[in-house]
This record gives sequence, structure tokens and C-alpha cells, in this order.
Amino acid sequence: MDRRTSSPTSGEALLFLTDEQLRQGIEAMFFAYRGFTADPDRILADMAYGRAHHRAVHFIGRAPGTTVNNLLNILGVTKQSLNRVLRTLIADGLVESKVGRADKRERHLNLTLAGSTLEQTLSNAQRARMRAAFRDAGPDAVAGFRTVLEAMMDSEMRNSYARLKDSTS
Amino acid sequence: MDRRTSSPTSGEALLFLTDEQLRQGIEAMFFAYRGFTADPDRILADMAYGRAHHRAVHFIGRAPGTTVNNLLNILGVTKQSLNRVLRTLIADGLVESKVGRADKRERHLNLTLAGSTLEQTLSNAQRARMRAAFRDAGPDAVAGFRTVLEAMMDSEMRNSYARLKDSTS
DNA sequence: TTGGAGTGTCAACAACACTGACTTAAAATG
DNA sequence: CATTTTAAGTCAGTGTTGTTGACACTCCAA
Repeated sequence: MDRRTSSPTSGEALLFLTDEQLRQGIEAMFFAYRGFTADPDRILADMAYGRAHHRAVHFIGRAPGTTVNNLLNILGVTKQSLNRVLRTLIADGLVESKVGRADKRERHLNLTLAGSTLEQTLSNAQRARMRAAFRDAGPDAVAGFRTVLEAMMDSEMRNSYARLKDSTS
Repeated sequence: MDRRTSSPTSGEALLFLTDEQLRQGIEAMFFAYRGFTADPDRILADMAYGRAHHRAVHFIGRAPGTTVNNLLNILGVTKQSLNRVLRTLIADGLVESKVGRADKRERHLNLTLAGSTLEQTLSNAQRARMRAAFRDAGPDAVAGFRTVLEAMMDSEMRNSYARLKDSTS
């Protein structure tokens, strides 16, 4: 109905919060995410792997030696779902699982050389698009992009994100 | 191509294009998209519908009277996949399909009252999060957010996005 | 020693995507 | 007018990724 339903009393300052602006933001997220995953998906389509494998390989590469439980929290899926993916990755020699030293119940996950190669291939494809987008948009836009995305996360996800971010900064 | 790289010696100006910065952008997209879909997903989980129904209802509401083919292009799925979703939505009385006047091969899709209600419910949930994120981040960050997302889209998606954007601006 | 945590596995199922093949109807084209 | 193309719908089969629920095993800690 009315596009500027946000708050008629707040004046010009909040025009970026109208329903129409929000809807455009929503649609931008939808279309951009498709681009975001398109390149790795194309590579994976030729293999017996999917997006879930990409995610697992990405975060194992990012946090070497991580435990299954930690990965579970980052990925936000059930252990059964992750296990199916991990099993194939381990069977295919892309990931190795080592029993923990301190706590032998835990399994520590690492990429093998082959796993690291796959991770690089996928990352390079995804980074190329991100780099082009960042370059076209410029540093100020990139800062805003990150700020909004961070504000959009659930708080647990924001914690995971911050932990990963700080681990290599 | 290169709008920002006019300083060929790179240096400070391109620090936002390091692999580490790109990786953080990638992870921000991943975590944020989870938040982005979380609220509507929770609502849909209690019904017999999923994310695909949400998307269909969203874009039919956004472009009333759209044809099946147009929706197909926007959503980027096969007609079999879309048809499965549309069939249930039509059967449940949320969407109505009318034979085209000019071209009788086409079907024009519109939300019924019930469909519009569902769309509002889902949109409100998703907009609430987007609004909070936008408000926290501020107008400049939002502008940057939109700029980067647009640069990340495939060109066909960018066209769809622009067409929708202009249709209500 | 008992209870609980971390892990792994089996089975069943659902959502959502895909391909391929086919039909119907209508429009467009020669 | 005959042929081809387009729009939509359908049937059948398949694959990936997610879910529950149930159960076993190992190990840590009270």
C-alpha cells in the first residue's frame, strides 16, 4: 500500500527504512546470493560434490584441526547431515580425521593436500567474483556491506564470524 | 573494467582487496544469508510450505499478473520445479492463474487474499530483521551494502533486480 | 560405577533442485 | 494454410541436502 509506512513523524532521515527500501534490500540479497554461489556450484557440478562439501572444506581449511562439534556449530546443520558429507570427503582422501590427544572422543579435522587443492580451486572462483564486486564498489561501499551483513546475522553466527575473523587478523 | 585500480602501484588503497578481506566478505555473506532466511523459515516450518513457496509468493506479490515464464526467469529454476510449487499454491487458494487475454498461451499469476496475507506475514518477519540491520548500520552503510550486492549479481539477475526496482520506484 | 558428552551410524523421510520426454494449445512464420 | 515455435503443464526418475529418531561406542567426570 503506502510505500513510506515506516514513520511519518521521523522525517527525511529515515527514508532508507521504508518498506520499499527494505524490499529492495531483500531482493538484492536474494539475487546476489545466487551470484555468490554460482561459480563454485559450476565447478562442483562436474564432481560428485555439492555446496555442502564446499562449506565443509572451506571451514576446515579456515580452522585447521577443528573438531566435528565446532564445525557443526559453524555450519548450523545436524551431525547426521554433516557426517554424510564428511564421510565422503574422508573416503575420497580430501579430509583427514584424527582422534584428539587430550580428549580422545573428539576428532580433529584437517585438509589433505588434495583437499587443500580443491579448497583453493573453489575459493579462487568465489573470491574472483567477490574481488570484482569489491573493486567496482570501492572501499567505502565494502565497509558498509560488511556492517549491514554483520547486523543481519543471528548473534551466535556473529560470534562464529568474529572468532574466525580474529583468528587470522 | 578497473574503476578503482587507477593507482597502479596499489599500496594502501587496495588493502580492502586482500584475500583475507575477501574471505571475510565470503563468510559474512554465508552467515548473513542464514539470518536472512531464518525468520520466514521458522514460520514456514509450521505449514506445509518451504522456502521455494516463499520466493514464489514474494515475486508474484511484487509483480502481480506476471507470467509463469517471467517468474521462471526471476527465480532461476526449472519449470518442473516451479510448477510443483505453483500447483500447491493454486490448489490451496493462495495464488490464482488466469489465461492471458492477448496471448492465451500465457498464464497470469496473482495472489488471492489468503496469498497476500501469507506474503505479508513472511515479508514482515523478513523485513523486521532487515530494518533492524539497516537501522543499526545507517544509511551510508546501506548504500554500500546495496552497491556491493548489485556488483555481485550475474548480469541477468541484475537486470531482473533493476526491473523490479524500477517498477515501484 | 554410573551418567553424560562427543561421535558415528542406520533408516526413513521431506524439500527442492535437476534431466528427459511428452502433451496441449496457441501464436508466429513461411 | 501448413509448419514451426513458444508457453505451459505433466510424468517419471534422480541427486543433494536437510530433518527425526534410535542406537552403539568411547571416554570423561562426579
